[in-house]
Amino acid sequence: MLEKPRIYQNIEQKNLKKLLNSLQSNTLFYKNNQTIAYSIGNREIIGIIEEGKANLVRFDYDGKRTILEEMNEGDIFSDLFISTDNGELSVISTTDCKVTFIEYPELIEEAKKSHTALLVINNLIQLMANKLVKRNERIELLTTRSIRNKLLNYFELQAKKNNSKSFNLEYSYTDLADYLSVDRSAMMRELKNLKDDNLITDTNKKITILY
Amino acid sequence: MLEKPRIYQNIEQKNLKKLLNSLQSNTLFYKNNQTIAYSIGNREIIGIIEEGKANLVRFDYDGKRTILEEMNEGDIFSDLFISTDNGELSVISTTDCKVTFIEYPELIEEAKKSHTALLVINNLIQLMANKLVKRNERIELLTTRSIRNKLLNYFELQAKKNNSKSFNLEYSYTDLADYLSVDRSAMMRELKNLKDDNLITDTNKKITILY
DNA sequence: AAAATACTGTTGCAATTGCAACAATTTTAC
DNA sequence: GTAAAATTGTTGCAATTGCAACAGTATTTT
Repeated sequence: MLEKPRIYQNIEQKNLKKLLNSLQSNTLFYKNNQTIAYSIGNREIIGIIEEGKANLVRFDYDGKRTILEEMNEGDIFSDLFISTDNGELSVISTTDCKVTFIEYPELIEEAKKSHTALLVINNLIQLMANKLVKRNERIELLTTRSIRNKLLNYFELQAKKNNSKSFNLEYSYTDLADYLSVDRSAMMRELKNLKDDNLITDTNKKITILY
Repeated sequence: MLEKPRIYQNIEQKNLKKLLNSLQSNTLFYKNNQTIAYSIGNREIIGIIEEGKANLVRFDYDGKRTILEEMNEGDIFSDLFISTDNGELSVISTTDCKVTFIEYPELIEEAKKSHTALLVINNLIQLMANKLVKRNERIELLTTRSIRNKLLNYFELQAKKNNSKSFNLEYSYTDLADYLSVDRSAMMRELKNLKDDNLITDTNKKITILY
């Protein structure tokens, strides 16, 4: 399916360096499991994950944690496109990380004269489009009624992405329950039902759809 | 709160005309309640709502309808940022509509020489950021457990947007149930409970939070 | 202004779900 | 390599939710 677009895709290293210099970019290093702070004043800052992985996480008022997004190398995050209306959002590293911060208005300004900046902007749009698709998928899952159907939908989606009736679960069951926003034990029960009804098999994290 | 950015924001009419000419844009008219077709081959086409309103709607396999997004004048839609993995997505006009289609790769190409195109791209990014925020809000609502909490969260969010404990519901209750993805009658029951518990009042579609 | 359509408000009942609690296993950390 | 932490798997039970089926109001349509 869709190849994941990266913010520096199709850009030559030497042009990129020049661009990052003229943007006064700022690179910081984080250890695993640290909060990546990036919201300074109300400047429109974009964080770029150069190396490592991080999650976009919400903590709601009763302390419940929800992973809103998993991010890898070449991915971006920004206050520009997350709201903080309902609980607290943070970006938390899940490995050691190298993160570069740039200011979006500077990038746009730069694009007036720099071809490279325009390429980055194009990649930025692709990344945002990608995020929109993912959030759409999540919404589609969350709006299906019943745990049973959520599981079936999720499995079908993964199968389609893998071009096969079999695929390896990339989440733990605990995280999957979180992703589908259902009680874990209730989900396990439905999973068992699906197996009993011969709709799927599940040999340690490898799911196969039988229909 | 956030003023909704429009795709033609901050662009002079005469520059815009020139741009749309050089992009070979295509303008079509639709009556109310028509499907707006725009996915032609796999070209990266962006639809721009010049006049009127439309909804992004999903029909799942059991025929259930879900409104994924409501769009107004100056808003955009594109295969670029919706997936069609799970059921069928369509854009359906909810008033008479005037829609212009442009091809995204042409827009990027044009930005190499045209300042106006770059402004449009900037607006495009703002719009996408806005959509990301909205889908985020929706996800946050959908991941809250229990109808009661969904309602309270939704009301609090609306109150915050209005800077007031009172606000007018912009949805019908039928649509709100759809948006929160819960059974309408169960939602009405919880709404009644909230009123009985003196947490809110509801005088024909004007909600007031009492705490 | 009548008819048709859509929305609101309500209820009993059955099905689904969440919660709590636990043992067993696996993974991570020191 | 052992202790600690996290994940898996299971169950009874209570609470929440969805469904079906109404009647009553609004709102469109012609």
